[in-house]
Amino acid sequence: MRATVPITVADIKSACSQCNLLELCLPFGMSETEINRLDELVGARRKVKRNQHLYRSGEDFEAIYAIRTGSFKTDVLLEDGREQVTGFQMTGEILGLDGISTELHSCNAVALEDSEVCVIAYDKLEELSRQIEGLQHQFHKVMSKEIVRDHGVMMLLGSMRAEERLAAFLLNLSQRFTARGFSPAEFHLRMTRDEIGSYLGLKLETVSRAFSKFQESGLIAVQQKHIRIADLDGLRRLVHHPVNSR
Amino acid sequence: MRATVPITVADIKSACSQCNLLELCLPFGMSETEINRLDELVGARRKVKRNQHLYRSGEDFEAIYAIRTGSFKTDVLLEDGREQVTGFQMTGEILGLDGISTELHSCNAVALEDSEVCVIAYDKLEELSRQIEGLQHQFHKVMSKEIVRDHGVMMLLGSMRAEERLAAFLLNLSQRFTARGFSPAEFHLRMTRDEIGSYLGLKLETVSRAFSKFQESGLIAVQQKHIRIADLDGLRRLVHHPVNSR
DNA sequence: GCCAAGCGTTGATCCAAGTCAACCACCTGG
DNA sequence: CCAGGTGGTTGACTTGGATCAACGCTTGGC
Repeated sequence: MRATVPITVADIKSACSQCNLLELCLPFGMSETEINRLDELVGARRKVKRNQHLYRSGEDFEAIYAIRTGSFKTDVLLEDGREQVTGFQMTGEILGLDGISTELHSCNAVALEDSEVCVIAYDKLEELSRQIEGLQHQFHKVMSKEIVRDHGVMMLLGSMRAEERLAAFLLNLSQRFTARGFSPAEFHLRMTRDEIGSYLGLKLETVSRAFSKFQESGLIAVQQKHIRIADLDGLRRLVHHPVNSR
Repeated sequence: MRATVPITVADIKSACSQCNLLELCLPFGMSETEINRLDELVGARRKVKRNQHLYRSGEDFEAIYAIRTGSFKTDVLLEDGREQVTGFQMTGEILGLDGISTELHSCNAVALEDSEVCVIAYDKLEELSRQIEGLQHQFHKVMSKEIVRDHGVMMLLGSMRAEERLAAFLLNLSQRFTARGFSPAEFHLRMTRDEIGSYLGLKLETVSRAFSKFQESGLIAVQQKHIRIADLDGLRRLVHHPVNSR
């Protein structure tokens, strides 16, 4: 179970203390002195080209990854080929937490565009977080946040209708782009309709139709992967007070 | 946001070292000396009656809970009243991990029968797991396992058809009962059809019909909440090689 | 021990989303 | 710069599961 494509492991020392993603990433909430000690943790960066795997289901787990640039999807495959996208990750977010439980990765992580991650050796992370209280606490928060996010996705998949799901998805993206200093209202989708559909438990045609419907009703302007949200509150209303809930 | 029903906090000291759920619970994989130190961690037990809340969404997070006897469901509510059950938990499993990220609980935990939990103060847990490597490692595994489980549920909700979902659900229960020394083939459901439906993203009528269909085809025998699995492999085939997958 | 409420089953009908199909609009690489 | 391929849109039709409805069975609270 090795990646079929050779992967560049850059030998550049990354420094959390120098990173502008600080407040989105693992070091969030830590003191300056604590963060300085983090620099010993992040070994190397690794570049992953579009459509390449960062890791695959079944591979040995050794490290978690913080996204420095670019974005990823994670997915789980069934024997018969069905794919379930379990998440889309952007800069500052952590990949690989699934691997801790069995020491094998349990999902695939694929770059949606040319990307770069910081490699955080897991044994070192455990060691250091026994020494640095702030790191321990923050790491636990990151894991817990992932659990809460997952529960939100279950809500989406289990209890919402197609248009509510897509509206919730767009609002979530908007909020995350905002946190990264980008426009809340205008962004570029990194994933295909098929991938959005898989994530939302819908077929790509249904996603496409929902986009068109939102456009007709003046909520958004879509042009391929470019999205402009014209009526944020309108989308919010769709999620919270759907026209006709199940 | 307080529980409306008074809750008994038993003053009995629990001892992990004496507990027969050891290998299913937080202490799994720890050395004897490590486990002895755990006893200082588990403060008290708490009894929760059927249909009572262990905690509610929005309440302050202070502790996680290990189930000693009984079982629970966790759920998330939407403003308009829609409920999504996010999991069913049984003995040895840990509740409350959702609260770490914001220091507020983000879901509700409700007892499905009269139950008892061990209360694990979270600040103490962090402190002790900085000292006991085995505890730290095991706690991380528990969180990671929850993330992996959640991804499995996403697969279920996003990519499987009604009967596959129910078959997967029964197999999962069977496996967990087995791990607890009960029969893999015969057990009592603690939850209603409506709760199963919510968990699986189906209506209760659909759950009921699927049960009847499984019975007709000789896979199981159902009588209300009592389930006997007659053909485990048949159920497995349903999940892995569905007659007609999406 | 009885009875009402909650839970479960089954049938008839409906509809949201899936499926199938045709076509369009971009990139992308030669 | 053009050709082929991938990704996206739209329409027609189908269908799995939801909805609505009626009824039967436990069960637990008095």
